[in-house]
Amino acid sequence: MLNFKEEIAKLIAQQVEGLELAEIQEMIEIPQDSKMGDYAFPCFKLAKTLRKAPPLIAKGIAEAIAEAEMFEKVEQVNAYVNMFISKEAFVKVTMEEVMTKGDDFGKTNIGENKPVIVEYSSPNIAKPFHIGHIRSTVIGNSLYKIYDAMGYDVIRINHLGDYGTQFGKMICAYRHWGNKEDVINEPIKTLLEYYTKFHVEVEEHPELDDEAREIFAKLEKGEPEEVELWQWFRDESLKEFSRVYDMLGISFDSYAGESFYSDKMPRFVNELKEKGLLEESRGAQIVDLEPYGLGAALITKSDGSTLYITRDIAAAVYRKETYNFEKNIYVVASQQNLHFQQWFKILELMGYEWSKDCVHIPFGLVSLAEGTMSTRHGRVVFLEDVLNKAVEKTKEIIREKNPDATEEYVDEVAKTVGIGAVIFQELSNNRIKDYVFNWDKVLNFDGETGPYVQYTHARCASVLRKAGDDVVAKAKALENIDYKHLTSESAYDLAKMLYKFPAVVLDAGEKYEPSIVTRHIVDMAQGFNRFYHDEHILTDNEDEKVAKVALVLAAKEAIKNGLALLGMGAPERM
RNA sequence: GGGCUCAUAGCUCAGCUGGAUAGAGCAACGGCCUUCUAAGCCGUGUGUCCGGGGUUCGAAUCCCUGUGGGCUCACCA
Repeated sequence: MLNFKEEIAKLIAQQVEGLELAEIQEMIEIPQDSKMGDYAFPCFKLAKTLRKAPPLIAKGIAEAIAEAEMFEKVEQVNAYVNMFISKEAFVKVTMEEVMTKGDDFGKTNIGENKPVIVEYSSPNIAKPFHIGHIRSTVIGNSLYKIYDAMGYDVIRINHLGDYGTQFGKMICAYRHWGNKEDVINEPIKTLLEYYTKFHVEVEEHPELDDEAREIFAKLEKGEPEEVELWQWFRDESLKEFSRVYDMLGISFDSYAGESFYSDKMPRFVNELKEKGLLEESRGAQIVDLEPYGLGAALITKSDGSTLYITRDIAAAVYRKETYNFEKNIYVVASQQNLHFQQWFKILELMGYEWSKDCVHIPFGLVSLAEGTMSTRHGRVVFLEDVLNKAVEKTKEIIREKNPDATEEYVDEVAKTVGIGAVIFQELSNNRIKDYVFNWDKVLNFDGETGPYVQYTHARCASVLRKAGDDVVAKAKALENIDYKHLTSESAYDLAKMLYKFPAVVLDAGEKYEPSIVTRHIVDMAQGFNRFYHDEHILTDNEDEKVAKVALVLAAKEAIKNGLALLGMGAPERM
């Protein structure tokens, strides 16, 4: 696609001495108010080197480039050169790009199929999947889609929390008070009950702790009975998680969690020792990171067992050796900032130069109005409940608006829209922000929401159905389109937003920030709705109709592709 | 106490690699469905961009400092 900014930079470069093309391109900006042009070039900085007043410089540049074909108008306002692109040319470039790329509009190939790992979701087995888990799950999934769209070969890893002393406790509890049927019927709930019961009972019977430790030791040694139980708990939990993942439309390439690395750690404990990084402190083995202001990192406990940083080191090396990643991305809460800093620092000290390719993508905390979420205190909102309620509410709305709809239709659309609403909400703010979960807010479908955007998409689809196959086919082929029909303010504004979409995707990828895409989809939807409202699309004038339908097609495509990057569907009707 | 992080309209937030009058949505009020889906569109109002310094032609944006909230700082993950 023709890069207007670059073209403008080339023109200006001919007028200004001593500035690199890239520098000029950096300086070119898009005015907040489109009345001041599509692009603007501020000349303040040139005053020093050219020893001329900025407005004079701007005037000189404006006059020199005004005749270029791409411009409709170039004017100097104070120290700015304000440039108005020829609308027809701009719309043409944009439309051709969208139509030829189709579903690939927004994609690039800067990744050149290089492998990138995204680790996300990573829930603890046998614990409920609550609203707090949605963040890593949905942000990670979107980053996967975005990196995929950038041409990387993405490997999705769900690093399950499926190991540790907690499983000794779980097996212990099951043996004392467990019931097989209950576990099969409601695995998470039941296992959680065992787990909490264990903690209550251990107050009275401290010997349970020893028993649990012993069981975990057996599990580590691979005793068949313990391994079998652990495997069973893991399988049942995973089945339940899968239900939520299916609802969200999320899948993974690997579920290699903590247990997967349980036998891979001695190598690294030895390696740390050999490299002289390990020292003893208070009976434990640590890496002293005080010189880097990172405190002490505990590698093994005083009883000799390992901790999660050790497993994480093993996992990182394993991934490098297995996938030879270009980038290794961890979507994990900001609470673990220190842990990641320590861990990456240790990798660096071990001499792994690729430690710089490991990135922690933190996100803020979700809490409830009553306080921080706490499973033990019953302060918890289950993700599945949120998704189900959103779907239910959507069904009500659909039935109300569309009384004749079949149940099958209502179910299908409600799923796409209801779950989409939750995902969209989650991805609309900067991921670093903390937030308080609020039912009214997740279930609000007005304004900057998922349903609003999906509704806009359905609206596009509706116009296209009414337009008829003939007109749509012509529009799609861009046959003899007269772009002058797309130069009105609302049409042009919409085209500008579509043009920007691919750059937005790259920006979101570079910043690991899906909300950048979310925001832009809202902009595109608003742009379309204004256009839809301001202009009659299906007019009697055939040429005008085809041109406008082409713009509708393009908007629909861009919105659909954008939603896909968030992991959302785009319904044809709603 | 140290480290990290956040602070912008009544509320939720964009904008933050410095640029021209600081923007959306929600809530409130008013308008628009015999023309393509009103989950929509249009209009009305609000700002000590947390305070104080500094750098700069220019600061919500960069630097320093203070205040307030969140997270975190050795045997959980």
